[in-house]
Amino acid sequence: MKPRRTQAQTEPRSRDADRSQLAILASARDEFSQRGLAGARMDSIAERAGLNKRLIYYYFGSKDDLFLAVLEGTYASIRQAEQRLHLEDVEPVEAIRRLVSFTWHYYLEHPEFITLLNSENLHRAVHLKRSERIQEMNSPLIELLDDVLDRGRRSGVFRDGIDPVQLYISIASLCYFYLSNNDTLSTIFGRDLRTPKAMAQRLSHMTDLVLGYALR
Amino acid sequence: MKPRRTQAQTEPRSRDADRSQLAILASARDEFSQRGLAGARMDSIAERAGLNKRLIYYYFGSKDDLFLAVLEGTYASIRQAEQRLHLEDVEPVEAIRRLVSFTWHYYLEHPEFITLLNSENLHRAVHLKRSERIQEMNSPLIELLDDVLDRGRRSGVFRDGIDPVQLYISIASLCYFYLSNNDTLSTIFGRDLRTPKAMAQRLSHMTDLVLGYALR
Amino acid sequence: MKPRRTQAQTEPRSRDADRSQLAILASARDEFSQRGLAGARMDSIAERAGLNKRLIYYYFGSKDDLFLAVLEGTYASIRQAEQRLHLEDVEPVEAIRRLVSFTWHYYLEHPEFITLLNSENLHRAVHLKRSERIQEMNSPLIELLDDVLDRGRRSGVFRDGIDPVQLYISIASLCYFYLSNNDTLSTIFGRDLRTPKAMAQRLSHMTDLVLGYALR
Amino acid sequence: MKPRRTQAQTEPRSRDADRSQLAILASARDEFSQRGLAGARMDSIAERAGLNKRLIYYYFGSKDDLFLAVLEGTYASIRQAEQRLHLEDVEPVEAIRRLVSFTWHYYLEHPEFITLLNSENLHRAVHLKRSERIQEMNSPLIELLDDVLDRGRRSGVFRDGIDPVQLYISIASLCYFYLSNNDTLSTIFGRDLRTPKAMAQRLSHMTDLVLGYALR
DNA sequence: CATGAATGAGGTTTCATTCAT
DNA sequence: GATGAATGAAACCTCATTCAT
Repeated sequence: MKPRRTQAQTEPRSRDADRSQLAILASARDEFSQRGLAGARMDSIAERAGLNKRLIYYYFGSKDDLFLAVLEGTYASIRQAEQRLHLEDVEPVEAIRRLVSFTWHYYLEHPEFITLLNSENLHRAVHLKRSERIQEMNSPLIELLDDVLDRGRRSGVFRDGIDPVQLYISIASLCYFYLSNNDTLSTIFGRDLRTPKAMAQRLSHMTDLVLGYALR
Repeated sequence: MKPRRTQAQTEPRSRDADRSQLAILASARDEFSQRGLAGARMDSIAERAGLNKRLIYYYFGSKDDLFLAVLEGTYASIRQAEQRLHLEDVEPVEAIRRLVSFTWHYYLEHPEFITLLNSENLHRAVHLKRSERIQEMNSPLIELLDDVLDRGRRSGVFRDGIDPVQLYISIASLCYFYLSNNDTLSTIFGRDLRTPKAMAQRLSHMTDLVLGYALR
Repeated sequence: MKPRRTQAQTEPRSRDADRSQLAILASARDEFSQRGLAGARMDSIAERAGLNKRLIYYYFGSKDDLFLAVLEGTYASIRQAEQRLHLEDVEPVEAIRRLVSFTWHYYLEHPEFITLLNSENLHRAVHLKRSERIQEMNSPLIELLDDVLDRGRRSGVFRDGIDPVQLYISIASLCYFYLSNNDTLSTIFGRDLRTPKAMAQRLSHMTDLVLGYALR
Repeated sequence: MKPRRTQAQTEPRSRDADRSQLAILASARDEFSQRGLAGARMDSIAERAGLNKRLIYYYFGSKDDLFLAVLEGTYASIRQAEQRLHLEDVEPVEAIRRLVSFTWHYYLEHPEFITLLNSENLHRAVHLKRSERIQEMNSPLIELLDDVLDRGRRSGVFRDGIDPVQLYISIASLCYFYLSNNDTLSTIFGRDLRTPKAMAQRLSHMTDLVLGYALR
């Protein structure tokens, strides 16, 4: 009944089938991120993918299952990108600096990350909670950050007792909220927060904040 | 043509009309915040309010107009609550501490604030941009914070050149994101971020971060 | 229950009441003629009249009753205008000429006449059939035309056996259809039938047709 | 995106799709003609067609688009029937006689033609103006009539300078108005204009009128 | 692997009308 | 005489989903 298979599997499979599934996932990601879960239309997703609507059900079962598939892909992407930073090979202060900068630019270049997570949180993470892969995908990040903090503490540059989860959340907070709420903030304060200058100021401000806290 | 009137007007009006409009606004706020704009149902709003669905259109015109009315009410509430802090009468460092604490607790007690703003941002603030009252409602906050920073700088406790908008956004970021994304964060990190202990740690962490940055 | 009174009655009555009823009739005539019976909105009628919607029901009872009142007024107007032609004092050929010209210009200046009658015919004249005044309003016209034809026949200019009803219907046909169907005709033939030249040609053509038939 | 296709296309298509579209068009024609555009109900159309309401939107997009499709079909039908008269092979006077008679009987047997056009004119032909096929469907008729008038003029039976469009409109006027306004006319004149005798008189009267004008 | 046809339930909005003063 | 508040029914249209091939 469920024709969808994870990439890990190695059994032979049609090229077309692969291409169709990826096309659906890509267009679903765009549609969900632009209109939210309730606002997304299965018709639009099919049209964006250039495929028949029935095929979505064939591969993904339902709108909610498709949404979960999109979420998993989204988390996989950012965690893979973080791995590519190789923070374990970088001096601690520089590692933090890079993590802030990376997070900022990743959110900037992947606005769908923000809106998809907002949608999932509106639904109290019901989809993610059904996922079997999600925790194992995210734990390496915290281990990595813990290692950075540990190295910094031992070399005397970082203060004691920094919780890597709290710190990661704070870094994410500062980047995420500025971008996710940019439209309302710009409107209520009557000030365009998307100008190149404002954006540069923001990155500098965030780095100051985080390092001002971490450094002993 | 439009029966709805702002509260500023003083002409006599039926008490029932007032009560009906307030009941609609309250139930709309709940419905929109729990299901998002697209997911909200006009039927549910009417039912929650114990009023005829037609009356919503009589008073508010359309779903989008109603959503804007809810948003305006939401901003009015938080800004009024902030005014009641009287930060202008408090010593600068304590003022910042109170603002962080207030923001944290306000978001905690008003989860609708977060989800409503997320919905509006998903729609690129199209509703708020049509509002004529929204800027004037929010500018006093920045003026107030600017005054606090100024006093702190002159008394030598705060560093120079802190942008009140950036600082306010950072404070909001740290509180907002932790709560708005709590469900996904708890899920991906496999750690309950809603326990009393986690919550207390968070407030302390945020205060450290903000003061670590602001203090000279 | 029915506060509405015909103009024939002489009992004292409020000036405001009169004015309100006339305002409602005028705006109802406009609304019905522009949108048809089903398309007309009681709200729009009230708004056009600058009066409360409830008042329409107070004076006219229902949408259908209001529509009948509009129809009666419409017929009364054209028949009164026809009376003012005093065709009985005019030489027969000239009388026909004047009747054609009058009919043409009356329809032209009263487009609501056409659309209201179309609406009533779509409904198989159910409203008019309930009217008690409609026949007596229209019989004088036929008597008048019969007199004209009789005079013409006796003076030798008109042929024998012309039925005044048939002739009146034909005159009306030629004027009415050209104007009532002007938009579709102009569109399907790709030719603007509303230009001054086209209109003048039409009047001339119609007069030729009618006199070509009536003259012996 | 739009599943509807014109009949000209030859690609294989499900027979059911054709049958469904035709069933919808037929029931829409009936509903629109009996109740007008505003008065017609999409539910009734679906029910009359024995099909799901959603399918109407699938094939035709909206009520207005469906109305245009009905209008186009209506014009196609009458123009095709006119072609079948083969007036080009008939002697001019007889051709006019036949055209009058045909028009009269066509309107008589297709009352929907009249009410549909009335509806479209109430809406200032907004639908037809969007049609790309409507002019080319109607131009052959005028060319044909022009040919008949030309032959008659050259053989000396018809007068000079008759505009085929004016003449066609007059023929249509005489037939159309008598039938379209039959109910109100019968009511205001207190005389049943639908009796067989009245109908026969009318046809005779109209033929006299038209030939009385056209013959030199 | 892929698709056009079809649907039941439910969405926002509109409507003529009545209530209560 | 006049009106703002309120409503039940029903309008057009949309949606995720399934059927049949």
